[in-house]
Amino acid sequence: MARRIRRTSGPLDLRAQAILRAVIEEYVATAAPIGSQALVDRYRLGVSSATVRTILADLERAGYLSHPHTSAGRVPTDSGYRLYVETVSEGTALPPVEQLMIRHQFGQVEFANEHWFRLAATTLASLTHAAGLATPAKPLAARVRRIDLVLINERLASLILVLREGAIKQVLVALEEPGDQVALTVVASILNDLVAGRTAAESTHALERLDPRLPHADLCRRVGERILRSLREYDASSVEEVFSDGLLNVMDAPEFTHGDKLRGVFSALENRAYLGGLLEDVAATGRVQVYIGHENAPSEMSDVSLVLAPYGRPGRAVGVVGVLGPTRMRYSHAIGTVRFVSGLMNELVDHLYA
Amino acid sequence: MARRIRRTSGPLDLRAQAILRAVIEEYVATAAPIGSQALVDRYRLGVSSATVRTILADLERAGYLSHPHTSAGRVPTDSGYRLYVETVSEGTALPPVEQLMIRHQFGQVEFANEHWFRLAATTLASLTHAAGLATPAKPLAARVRRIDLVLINERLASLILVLREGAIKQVLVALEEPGDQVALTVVASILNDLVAGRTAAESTHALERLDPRLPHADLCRRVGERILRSLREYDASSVEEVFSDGLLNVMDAPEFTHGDKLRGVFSALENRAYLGGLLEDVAATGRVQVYIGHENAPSEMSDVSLVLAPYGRPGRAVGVVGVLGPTRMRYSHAIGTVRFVSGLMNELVDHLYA
DNA sequence: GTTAGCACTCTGACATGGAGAGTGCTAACA
DNA sequence: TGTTAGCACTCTCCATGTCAGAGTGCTAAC
Repeated sequence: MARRIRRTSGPLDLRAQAILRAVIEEYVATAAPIGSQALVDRYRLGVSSATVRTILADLERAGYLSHPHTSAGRVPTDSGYRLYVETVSEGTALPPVEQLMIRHQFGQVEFANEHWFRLAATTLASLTHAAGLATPAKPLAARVRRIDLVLINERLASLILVLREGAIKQVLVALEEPGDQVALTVVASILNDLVAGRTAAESTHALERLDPRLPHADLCRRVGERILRSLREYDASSVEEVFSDGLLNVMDAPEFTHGDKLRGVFSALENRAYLGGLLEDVAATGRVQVYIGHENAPSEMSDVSLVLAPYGRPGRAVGVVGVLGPTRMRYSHAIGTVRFVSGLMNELVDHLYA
Repeated sequence: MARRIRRTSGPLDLRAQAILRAVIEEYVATAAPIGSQALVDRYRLGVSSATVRTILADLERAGYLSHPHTSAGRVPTDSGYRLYVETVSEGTALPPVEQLMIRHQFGQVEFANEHWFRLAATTLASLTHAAGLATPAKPLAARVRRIDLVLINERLASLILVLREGAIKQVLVALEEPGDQVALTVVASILNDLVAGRTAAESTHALERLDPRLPHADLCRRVGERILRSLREYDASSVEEVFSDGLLNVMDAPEFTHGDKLRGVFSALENRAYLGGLLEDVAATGRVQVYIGHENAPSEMSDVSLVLAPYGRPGRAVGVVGVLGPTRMRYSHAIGTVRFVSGLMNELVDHLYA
């Protein structure tokens, strides 16, 4: 027998790895399948196209490449990208000039969380030419720093919760009898003593034992319940909000010019359940995570990849930043960029907790 | 001469109008050009296809229809839609059952403005199978109901502005020297006296004459400036935010399956300048407005139409709700739906001002 | 003013054929 | 044993041609 049966997986020799890299980098750049000839032309491989062909066949058998049809070149599979990503897990660092520019932008923007999330998404989008994503840093169990009650009209008050991290929640509270601001201020003051610095769980007991002889005791009780409910809802939601920018960048990729795939991607982005779970995973691992094509559970997302990184304070409050782009993505660049932006967000969060 | 030269515009006779309606309704339903034969088959016109053809030719000469190519059927032009819309300017009312269902949904949702805007957009999207839009009701000149200062950490405070309509703004304020909550509460109390119930213009003078012997006078001044700046920015922005939902519905229309047009639409939606101007126009007119295809200034929007209606209190605070869809849209239905939802939003605003 | 009839035009679907790209296999080579 | 040149093969892509179908505009008759 002229040829031994080849392994179908297992470690690849260096040459095979180099060729896989070459195929991926070429494909990422051109979006067109690559043939053996093109590879020897454009890369100094030191072997002939025939040899490259046998290696390509090996890589295909091992599942790293695929073949649109008999006489087309090779295209990376998700496994191929995965192998590639493992070898560049650090990503390429951003050039210092760009780092400086971005830092500058963050310094310029209005000093408020929300602007930072937006800016993070925008920055990621423009640097990677993909869609940028960012979620607020969300504490494991929200603690109230302060509550406030403001009369809007006779029958309506605005309840404002300021959380320890500076986030605010607002809900409207209907009043059963015509209210006045003085009473509301008293109620707010009583409740502040009970809930400030505490989580929902910690305040529950205190609220239950609220002295019924206090002024406006039943209003206190009602508003207190409302506070607890808000906190519990906040704690229960895995992702509060996802800021995104540059969705149009994804549309530009040639693989998405034909509407239906794009539709899938967009509807998947609205699938908060999946995204939420993913973000929790990322937050738990503490480092850049890459989810490639079919590795994403929703079938509509099998043509896109996510590069996500957590930021914040592990165990206290974490958020996620990242990019979403076609599987044919510059992973190394994306990983480096996401890593940098998450580091930047870390610094900003440190300011809040300083 | 067997045939007189026909007018190229001017009032159409009833039969021509009926045929134009038929073409439009048929085209809206099928997205395919309509021929004379199809019209006599599907509508009881009482004349032959040949007669219809001469009328179609007239309508085309008058600019209401067009002709993709020699042997295709007719397609409405923007002018055709315009004429059609004028004849159905009241729109078709929603069936009472649906009205009831929607009212019920609005009753169910969390009692807070933001949820209402979202729900309005969602409702419009699902009822019209187009994209739903909604903006918060924005006062002409914002008045502060109450401000609040909360210490986040030694060097950072959260400034919260509660506007008269219940909307809240938050900004972070860096402290020049380590702050404490007691001082902030004093400052908040002083500033509340100065700005509560006033517009930015009205508070400016009072702030300038702030007594320098007051406790924490310079912190007062700094925070005061910050308040004014926030208010002025808020007043200057024509649209604060546009909630949208159902953009995916637009993707479903066959005219947008081929990516590039869609891209245009999406990027146009991000064109806040145009959208802002439009919303101001709508708010000023006080009734449902329709912007059809090329009537929209940005060229990317020449394939979509907007049906918008204001809500709120003219002269005090107004917002806009509406839908964005392909020019091939069920205008009558869209107008009726938008009208209904804007009425509903009016009722909700009335609650706030009650 | 309306209609039937007819010639004309254009699209869209389909088949055909050749150029180009790339493969897998084999036999020869170092 | 790995590498290479050569070759037959396959498949896509593009241009071309053909044909049916749909719809028009015109004309002559009603």
